[in-house]
This record gives sequence, C-alpha cells and structure tokens, in this order.
Amino acid sequence: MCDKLNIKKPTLSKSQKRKLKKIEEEKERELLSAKTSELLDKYKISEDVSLLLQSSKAIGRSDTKLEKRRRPMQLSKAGVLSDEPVKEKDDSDSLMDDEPTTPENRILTTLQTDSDQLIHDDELDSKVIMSAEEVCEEDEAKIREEDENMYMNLQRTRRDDDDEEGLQRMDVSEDVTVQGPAFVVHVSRPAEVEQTRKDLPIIMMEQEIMEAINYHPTVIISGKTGCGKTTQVPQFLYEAGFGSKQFSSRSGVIGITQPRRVAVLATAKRVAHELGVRLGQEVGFQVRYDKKIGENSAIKFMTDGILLREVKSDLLLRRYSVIILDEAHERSLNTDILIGMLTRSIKIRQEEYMRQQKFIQTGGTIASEKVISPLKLILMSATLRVEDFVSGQRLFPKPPPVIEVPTRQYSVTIHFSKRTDEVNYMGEAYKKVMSIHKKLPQGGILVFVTGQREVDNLCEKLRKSSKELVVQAARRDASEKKKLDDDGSFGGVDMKEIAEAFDDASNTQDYRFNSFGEDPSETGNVNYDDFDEEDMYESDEESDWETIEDDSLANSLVEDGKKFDALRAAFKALADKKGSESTEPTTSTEAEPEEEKKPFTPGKLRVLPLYAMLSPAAQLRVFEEVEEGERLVVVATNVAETSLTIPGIKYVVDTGRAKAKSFDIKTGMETYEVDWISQASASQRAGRAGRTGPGHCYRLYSSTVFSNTFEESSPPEITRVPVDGVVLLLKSMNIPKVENFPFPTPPEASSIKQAERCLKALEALDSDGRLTPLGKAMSDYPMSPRHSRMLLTVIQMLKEARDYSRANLVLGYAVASAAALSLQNPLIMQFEGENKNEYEDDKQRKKDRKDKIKAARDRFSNPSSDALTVAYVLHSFEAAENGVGFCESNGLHLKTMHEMSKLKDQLLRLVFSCCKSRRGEVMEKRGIVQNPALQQEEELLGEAICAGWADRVARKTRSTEYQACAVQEEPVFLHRWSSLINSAPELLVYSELLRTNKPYMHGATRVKPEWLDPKPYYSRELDRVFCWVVPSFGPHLWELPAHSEEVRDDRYRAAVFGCALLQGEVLPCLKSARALLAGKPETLLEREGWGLERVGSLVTALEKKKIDSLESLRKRWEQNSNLLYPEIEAWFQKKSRHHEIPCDNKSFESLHSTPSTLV
DNA sequence: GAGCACTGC
Repeated sequence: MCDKLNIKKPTLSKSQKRKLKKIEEEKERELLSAKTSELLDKYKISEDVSLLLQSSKAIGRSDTKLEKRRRPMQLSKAGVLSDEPVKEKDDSDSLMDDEPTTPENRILTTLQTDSDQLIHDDELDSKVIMSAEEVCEEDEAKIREEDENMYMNLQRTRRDDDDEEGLQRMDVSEDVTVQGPAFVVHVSRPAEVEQTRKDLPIIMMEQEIMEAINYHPTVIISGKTGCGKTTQVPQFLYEAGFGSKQFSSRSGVIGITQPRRVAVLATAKRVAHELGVRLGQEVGFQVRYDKKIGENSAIKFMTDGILLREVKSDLLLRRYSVIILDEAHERSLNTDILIGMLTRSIKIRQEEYMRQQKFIQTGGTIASEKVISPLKLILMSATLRVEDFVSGQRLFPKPPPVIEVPTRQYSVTIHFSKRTDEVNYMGEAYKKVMSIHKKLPQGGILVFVTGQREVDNLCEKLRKSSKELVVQAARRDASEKKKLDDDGSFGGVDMKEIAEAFDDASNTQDYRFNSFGEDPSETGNVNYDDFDEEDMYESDEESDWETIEDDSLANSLVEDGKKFDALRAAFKALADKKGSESTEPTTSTEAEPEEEKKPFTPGKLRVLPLYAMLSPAAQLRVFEEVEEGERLVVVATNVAETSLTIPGIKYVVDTGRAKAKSFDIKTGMETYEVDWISQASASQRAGRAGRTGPGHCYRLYSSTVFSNTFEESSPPEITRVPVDGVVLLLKSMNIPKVENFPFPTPPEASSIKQAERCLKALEALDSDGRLTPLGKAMSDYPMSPRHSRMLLTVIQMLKEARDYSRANLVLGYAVASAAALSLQNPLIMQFEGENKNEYEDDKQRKKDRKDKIKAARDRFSNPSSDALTVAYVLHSFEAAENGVGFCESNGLHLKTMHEMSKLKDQLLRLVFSCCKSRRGEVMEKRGIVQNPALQQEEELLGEAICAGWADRVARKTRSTEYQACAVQEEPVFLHRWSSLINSAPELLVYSELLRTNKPYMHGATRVKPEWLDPKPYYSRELDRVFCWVVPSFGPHLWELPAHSEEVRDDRYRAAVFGCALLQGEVLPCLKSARALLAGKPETLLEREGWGLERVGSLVTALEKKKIDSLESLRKRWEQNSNLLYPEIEAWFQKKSRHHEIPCDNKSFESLHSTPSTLV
C-alpha cells in the first residue's frame, strides 16, 4: 500500500504527474475509507480504548510524557492487563491533572520548522489520507494485533456487563460503540481550499491541538493574526466528531465567539466555504440582529455578547460540547466575564458527568436528552501573554496547556525614532510619510493617528503635497535637460506647506490637548521654525533611526542595550533566512529600503481616511486596487489595529498614541485622552506591515520611551469602565458576591461599590444588595440597567393606566428613547468624503450644511428632552421613503440611524412579548409621526427617564450653568446642541457628562421636582407610614444619604395610608380587586387631588378616625364593621359595585386571623 | 458658540 503511493513516474510532465497522483490518491482514499468502515464495524469499542487508538495512530512518533503516563491507566480501565504499574486516579483528576506546571512545560508545542512542514505538506491532502498513510507504516500490523487483542478483551468484559445489567445498558453502550475509532467526520472541501489550507502552519498541528483538547478541559491556543486558528480549529473539532449527533459525548454544538459582529460573519462564511457547505446548514452564526443557523448546525459563530446571554439562561451551556473564545487577548468586557463564567460551567458539567457515570455504573438510566458530557473550553489569543488566564488558581485549578501556533508572517523591520517629539507627532507623521514616498519602493503606507480630526487634517495635507509633487515632477521632466539643481523644495514638497503642517494653528491646538499637555515652550522640542530644509533631509537619515529586525524581539532587545549588536546580527541572519524561505523572490520588494538609495520618481498618492464613524462605502475604498504608479496611504485610527486589515500595506507609520475614553468613577465624568499605546498594541500595529510581504514599521518614538513608558499591554476593559451592567448580570445569575467572581482581572473594589450604589438608586438591588424583582426584570433586557429601568417604568405606568388608548404610541416613544440614549447622537453630522481642496466651494457648502443641520434640529427638537428629540427623529427616519436621503438632507449619521432602528425593533419585540395583551396591535410607523406625544405623555416618558438616571440630576444655577449632584467641585453645562438649550429648565437629568472644553451634559431631560421626591410609603413590617428625608449640610447644601422617618402631618399620613390601602398593600384582598378601581390610588398623595370627591372623603375619614395603620384599622373595624365602607366603595367602578365589594369586615376577619397572609 | 477612540446584548 505504501509502495503504491511512492511510485515514481519519471517520464511524465509535472502536471501529468500531479493529475496521476491525484487519481491514485483518490483511489487510495476510496479503498481506505471502505476498509476503515469495515474495520469500524468490526471493532466496536469504548471511548477509553479509542483514545488509546488515537495515540497509537501516530506511529513513528514516540509517546508524549502524557501518553506514557496515561496509557497504563487507560489499559487497566479498559480491562486490559498491563505490565506497567498503574497509578490509580480519580477520573475527574485525570482530566484536570496534567504536566507539571512550569511555564516551559505548559508550552506543549513550539514553533515547527519549515523543513518539517515541507515533508508533511506533500502527505497532507486530507485527514483521511493522512491516517491512511500512517496505517501503512511498518509497525502497523504488530500494533493492530495488539489492539485487536485489546478489543477482544474489551468485548468480553462488555458482554459480561451486559448480561448482568440487562437492557438498561444498551443505550449507553450503543453510543459508545459509535464513538469508537471513527472519530472522523468526513469532509469534502473544494480543491482550491485544500490547496490553501496546506500552506497554513496550523494544519500540521492538528494532532497536537486535538490531543491537548482531548486530555484537558481547557486549552489555550496562541497564534498571531493570519495563522488560521480561527478558521481551522473549529474544523479540527468538527472532523473529530464534535457537533456530530453520532457521538453522544460530543454531540453538542461547537461554539466560537468573536468580539465583533463583522468578524462573526466573515469567519462563519469562510468556514462554511472551506467545509464545502452552505452557511446556515452545518455552519451557522448569530449576532444581535442577524442569525443564520439551523437545527443541524454543528458549528456556531457568534459575538461574545450572544453567548453571554445564553449562559444567563443556561449556565451549563448544555447545547455545546466545546466553546472557543477567540481574541481573548483583547480582554473585552464580555470575553472576560465569559472566561469567569465558563470556568464554573466546566466544573459543574464535569461533576454532573461524573455523577451520571456513577449512576449508570450502578445500574441507573438517564434519558438520552438529559445525558451530560464534559464541556471543553478553548481560549485563543494573539499574544503569549496569558498570565492572567493561567496564573493563580482563581480561574483554573491547574494551568491549562498553551499551544503556540507559528504564523507565516513576513518579517517586519522596526525603526525607532532616536528622539521622541512629545507634542508634534502629527508633523513627524507627515514628514515620515512623505519621505517614505520619496525614497522607498512601492507599497502601501498605513499611518496610525488618534482621532477623526487628525485623520482628516493629515489626509488633506498629504493630498495637497501629492498634487504638488506630481506638478513638480512634470516640471522637472520637462526641464530635465537644463539640469536644474535642486530647487529648494523637498522632492517637490513645498517647504511652506510642511511648515504649515506643523504650525497650523488649529493643529497645534489639538495636539496640545493631549496628555503631554505641558507648555510646548517648556518641553524644548517644539520649535516649529526649526524645520528648515536641512533638517528635513537629515531627519530621515539612518542616524535618526534605530532599526530592529523583528518586532517580536524588540522587547528583549531594548531591555538589554549591551547585547543589542550581537543579538541584532543573530536575528538579522534569522530574519534573512526566514525571508528567503517564505517570500516570493520579487527583488524589487525584497531589497532593504536602506540600500535603496537610487533616485526614483514618486507617483501620486492615493490618500484615504479610515475611522469607525466613516460610512461603510468610504471605508471600503481602502480595499480597492490602486492604479498603476499610485501609492496607497491610509490614515487611520485604532480601527485599523483590530477591526480592519488593509491589504497591500508595506509601511506602517506609528505615532504611538491612541485616544481613549477615561472615566472618573466618583463623578461619572468622561473625557477623551490621548495617551501612549501599549507594547502589545505597537506590535499589533507593526504586524499590519507584514501581511503581504516583508515590511517596515516606523515608530515616531524612541526605543527608550517604548520600553520605559509603554505598558506591556493595554489594561482590560473591565478595569476601565463602569460595571453596573456587569454587577446586575452576575447578580441575576445568582452570584451575590460579585467581588468573589473569578474575573481574569477583577475590577476595582470601588468600581463594584459604585455600581451597587447605582443599582440601588435604580431599585434593582435592595438595601442589602440583593436582586429585587425589578432588577431581575431589568437584567432580561439587552441594555444597560439605566435604559431597561426606564423602559420598565413606562411599562409599569401604562399598566396602571389601564386601557389607555395611546399606550402603543407611548411604548413606541419609550423604546425609541431607550434606543436613542443607548447610541451616539445621530444629529452630530460628519463632514466626510468632501473635496476639501476646493476652498471657496467648501466654505459655502459647509455653511449650507450647517444651516441644513440647524434647521433639521429645530424641526425635530423637543424642548423637554434630548431623548425625545432623537426618538422623534427616529420615527421620522423610519417613516421616510428614502432613509439615505432623509439622513442626507437632515444631516444625520446614517449608520447610527440604522443601528438605532434595529435596536428599537428588537426592544419593541421584547416589550410586546412581555406584555402579551398588547401584542397584535401592530404599531403603524406613519401613525406615530402624525401623532407626536401629548404633553402628559411626554411627562410620563420624562418621569421614566428620570427613574433611570435618578442619580444624575442637575439644578440650574444660572443661564446654562448647572450644579450636578454627583459633581461637587465645579459647575456643569448644558451643551449648545441640546434641545433644552433655550428652555434651560430648573432641574434636569443627563445621561452623559463629557468634559471637552468644559464639562458638558449630554442627553438631557427636563425633570419636575415631584418626580425626584421619593414617594412616602407604608411599611408592612412596621405597620407604619414613612417618608424620605434628605438632610443637607454645609454652605453648598451637600445632600447626605436619604433616610426615612415617620410622616408627621396627620392628614398626609392618613392619605399615604389610604393610598397603600387602595393599592392592596395593607389588605391583600384589595390587591386582587385593584383592576376594578375607578381611579389611581396615587392621587391621594397629591395635595391637589384632595379636592376630588372620593379622594377627599377617604382622606378625611381616615384622618378623623385616626386610622394610619392596620392595627388602628382593625380596632375601628371591630367597633364598627361598616366603617369606611362608603368611602372605599366610591373608589370602585360603578358597574362593579353591584357585586359584593371584595373587602368587607367579614372577609377582613377571615383574612387576618392568620397573620402570615399579611406579609 | 462647538467636536467623540473602539466595541457589544
């Protein structure tokens, strides 16, 4: 069999050979698969034994330490005698307990050399072929014999068992038989896919990876972008029977999470394609608003948020057999929580599995749908920095193995700037791009800057320079024979322009806004007049740059300067070797740029901006082919670091900065700050230059700054953001002590405390920090707790106002407001994609656009609330015939509007599914536009918004200046763009406090004083009426924590008790009769309401008889059983009055003879 | 008179 495969056919041409080989292989494949299935039928064995078979499959490879240790144990378990001593071990232990825990051992596999790969590549056409070839190894027969003996033994023991235990065992053993050696699901990939797959280093590691997964509950796989881990590992699992209904212990779905929606879609499509199946069949996906997944899907791609929701409803994730958390190094909030949750899921599943196995062994039966198998967890990361996951015992009792996958990444040469310009990095970036363009061979340039405005400014400057460069070149060509000396411009770049780029007033102002915001004159480095011609040239001489060959080594190199030269030489040799092996020898791109000194004519620049807020169409332009002779320059924010990979980039210019939102935990004030990125980020940015060939990364900072100032990696999200949502989610999953949750990196204790304070203010937690029913309901909505609180308040209010005809409309507004407050304000228009070179034209257009936006804002503006304004915008957008045109003409951000619309629809569905009575009354979108909310409806919505932001109240001090209760030190301001700017109400709540020039409030809503007063209440425990008191202190009238005390005013006390009585808080029998009430009991609490007949008479009756507690009511009723009868009856609808009033003295007696019914 | 990196249920 082996010989056949190796037969040489020397007389044939290459393609003929290839064809012939293919045919042969096909034949072999058929033959072998027939043989295999024959064997499979013959030997039906247990899982334990199959594991043995798996390891022995790899003939020619010596056993790993792990296998050596495990084998005797498995043999003895399978009932096979073994000479080797058997270490007796609990099964659960054996799953967790593995190699010693030194870091070296944790790396099961390291880089595989390329030569290894060459050999294997030829053999590796498909998994089936591979195993077939292995089977034909010399020792095969011998081992087969041994195995056969083993199976015979096993069959014997099994039969004995069956005899003893009868039919009950049948189900289980049947399952086990299919699990036998056939741990292979046959896959037919398109030929083209097989071809490209072969080149992925990870393909060679399938066995190592699967082995690690088989033996460990958790495995970490690390490999840089492009190593194929995201697409291949799910396929390995699939081929090994995970997700297949045939293997009961692996029948659960393979779940893979991604932090971003686009990545979910892209990878799902890719894997479906590679497996040769249709998306939605074997391979499915789910993101927030989109889902394509079938009953038979074995592989499910999803965002981490989706899985988190699923964990919430089933902690054990019974639907899954494996969970892969991809991009774990990004340390996104959701991924971090999932890691913590899943460590628990694994543990419980394992315990449950053991319990079931024991039960089955003692003769019990378990319905097949209840059978539980262990859950596997795979963390995938682009960096080897996984200490947070493996260190300590918080997460995993035993550190999981780490498998490192090599990447076919081209070498990237790192150039550090020798000096670091603390302020004018934009000028440096401009200079570097122009000098690359002038001196270095073709290849795209990617520049990392911090924000949208920087992107736009730099784009503009570069475009202008490019234009002039072309003009210059043309002129030079024309006058070439005149042999003109250099005319004083740098490669055709006007020096004035360059100076302008540095000195531009608007620019410098921006850059000083960053975190190194000292006075530029003090830092010394910022003399803008410095840039004379000579400096321009010199600044880019080699002497100004420190060059390192491989980014991954940059770290160690800069740490030890002395060894630098020797190391550098060594690594250069390494890099050269790597380069020659892995790249196509295109000499023009292979040559070192430094050696490339010959003059060459720079062509046009194709300058493109890239940031997240850019329209998708504009973003896609970076993927377009560049014209002949053009050079692509992409000026990007952080999007290009993680979310988007641009093809054809050879040079990266890294400013080393990024803008990030920071958050003051005490005041809730947010700011955007420019700060240094982390070393990991820098390495990620550099890697973008090596995707299509060897590249270069120019860092506009020194290696000293890099190693001394840069953090090793960016802090995980959970340490940077408010965690109220996290705390609510965990509490809703029965984790009362959030601080004990096994976070990979726990949030600050103060952060958790603040979150609990917030949730208490929202009444999601009681004073002891326990989840309230309201909190439970809030956690079911896919929003931040504030938004869900607001929505639930509206629903509650509408329920109280029964049969309110416009309830749907109000709900529509509530949902739209929630959606509006959840996203960015769409009224902030982007001036994107406009031709900024046409100056006069541009100015006029800008003005036109501004006027248009202003008019639109006025049209939609609701003077009482920004949220309602945006809600109205949303309804109008949805009603518009042409959404795109609507956004265009009203200056709205299209992407935000689409997102908001989808969010609103999702919320509406959720709300309707909760309030079933209202389902079916489908809301007419057009109807809403024609029916703006009425005054009282606006107030209802305002009150609900107030409930969600009750701790973010501000009171006017003068004009648009406010004092916020969370900010003691300084005033806050109403933003000009707020729709409240003209009305500037006395009191308001804001959803966001952002410091730019001043602390500005965003998302403001007017508040009526009475909405803030905590309502007085009746305490059943104490049988007394209380009201809230907020003491104030000191000259600033600081509010101290609210506390409650008994209501002193007799009449008011009687009214509060009366309200509680009608609400059924006092007598449960009245609670059930509440639907029959003719009016709202809350009217009793408003003094204006006391003028009403039924309100006044009840309050008076209660006050007169001194009834303010159940105790006093009972006493009075004992004296006169008809007391209060008419006053209460007046509260019931007339049609219901001929029925017996549900609560008379008799029922009172019967109800209250047993005190337990009271509480 | 003024601006806001990037994600997600």
